[in-house]
Amino acid sequence: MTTTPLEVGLDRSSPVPLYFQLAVQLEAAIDCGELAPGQRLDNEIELADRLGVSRPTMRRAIQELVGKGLLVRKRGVGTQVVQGALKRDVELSSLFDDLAKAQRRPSTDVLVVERRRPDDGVATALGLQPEEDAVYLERVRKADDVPLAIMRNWLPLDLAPSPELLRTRGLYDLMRGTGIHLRIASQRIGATSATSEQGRLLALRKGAPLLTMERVTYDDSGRPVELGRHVYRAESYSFQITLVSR
Amino acid sequence: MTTTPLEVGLDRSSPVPLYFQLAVQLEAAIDCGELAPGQRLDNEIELADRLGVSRPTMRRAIQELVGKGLLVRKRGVGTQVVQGALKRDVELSSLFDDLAKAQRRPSTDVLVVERRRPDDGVATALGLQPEEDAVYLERVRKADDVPLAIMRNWLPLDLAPSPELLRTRGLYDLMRGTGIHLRIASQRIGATSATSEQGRLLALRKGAPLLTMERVTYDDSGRPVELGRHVYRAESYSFQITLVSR
DNA sequence: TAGTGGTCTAGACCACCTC
DNA sequence: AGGTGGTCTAGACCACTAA
Repeated sequence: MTTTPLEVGLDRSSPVPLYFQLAVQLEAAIDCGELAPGQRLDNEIELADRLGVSRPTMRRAIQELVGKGLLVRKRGVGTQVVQGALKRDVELSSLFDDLAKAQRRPSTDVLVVERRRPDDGVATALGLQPEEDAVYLERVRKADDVPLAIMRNWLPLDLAPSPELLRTRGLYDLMRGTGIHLRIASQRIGATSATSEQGRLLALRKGAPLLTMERVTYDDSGRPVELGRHVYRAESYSFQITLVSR
Repeated sequence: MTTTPLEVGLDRSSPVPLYFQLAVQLEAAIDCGELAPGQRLDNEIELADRLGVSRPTMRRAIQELVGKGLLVRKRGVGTQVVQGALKRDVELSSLFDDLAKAQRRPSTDVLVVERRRPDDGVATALGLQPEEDAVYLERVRKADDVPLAIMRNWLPLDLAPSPELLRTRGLYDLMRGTGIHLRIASQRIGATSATSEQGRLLALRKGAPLLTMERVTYDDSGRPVELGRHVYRAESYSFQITLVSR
């Protein structure tokens, strides 16, 4: 008698790793309620055997979901589905991608694209030489024509994007298109009050609450490739995060 | 000729896993600059061999630091230390712990501790029955006697903490002390303006910017054990996050 | 005591990058 | 072509939990 029937189909000729195929299908089973909150899974040896993979591969699949906060494991006890519907998290994606995914219609007003001397903080974060210039961008991102955020970015000169493309696509999307692999982002989130200038751009009164984010993004060689200093309308945006302790 | 001398000492009789001992010492080497930003590590087979562990164990140690955003790997190329000093992240800890660690002197005004009927949103998040009561807490957290945050919490009745202890210790600390193992926290971060009541408690004018956090915490069996709705003085607090893509 | 997850090993084959 | 990390296997022993 098994506690989880759980049928999965694996394609061993696919380039997609087995552990990943397993993790995706387990996650789908949780999402659709086939694995209910609080329900216990069979032990990993049983599962590995039934699904036709080795125990380490099965463990790795389970570990993916533990890392996402969807499963919980206790030694000597077993593996359970977490109680409580989980929301999806902030990912290494741009606001543009997020809006498109949420079926909103994103657009961008490009205010500034120019070569400029960065301040010390920016130069240090991007690893530039003391006298080295960078590209400065200033944009207003709208969703369904309602202004949502003011985005100010600094990039190394060799990564300057085309102003025309910036109007219709997100910065991350453009960078990926030029062969840059974004890997790590370090973000700091805070709050502030709108200046009159910010209020004008976001159709808010001066002093309205804003959510702020400063972010440095690194590519897969660990090189800093972008610094962003953005402010968001507080009533229209928030950040979702899940923390899992080891 | 090795690119990284890297001396590490392993204790195979310790209950601390080998991969963890390795990860800690690697991280220390990065922190103290023995492994410089941008520097390439030896390949993992060489490293495993030199340090006297198997390749999977060595991989796992490296993977720990990749997950923390301290190392970056590229297939066919190698493993590098990330450029740019990384800051430490939000963890599964309370504001009280954070302040104590930062050498500030935390204290707490306990305003409310009572049994109360939660609204639907709270009841759902905590997995309570429709007519079930919960414990409601309202506190003001101060650092060096300056008010920093208003904290409102809901807990299941059986987890009610002692009002006396709340004054001198953090909620998470107290919960851990009663044998609860906090595992997962799901947080949403936003911004708002201070109401006159919030302004009074935080020594701010009405309309001042506040950082908001709503958080649900789960224990190691996946049970929701706490819901917090907190507001922070914007000028005194921010959240640090690191994202790593697979 | 029986069952669970946690760790570790030794080896294999593959995909990707650089030269 | 050679070197790198990515994946997968089959097995072993241990620590923790619950009955």
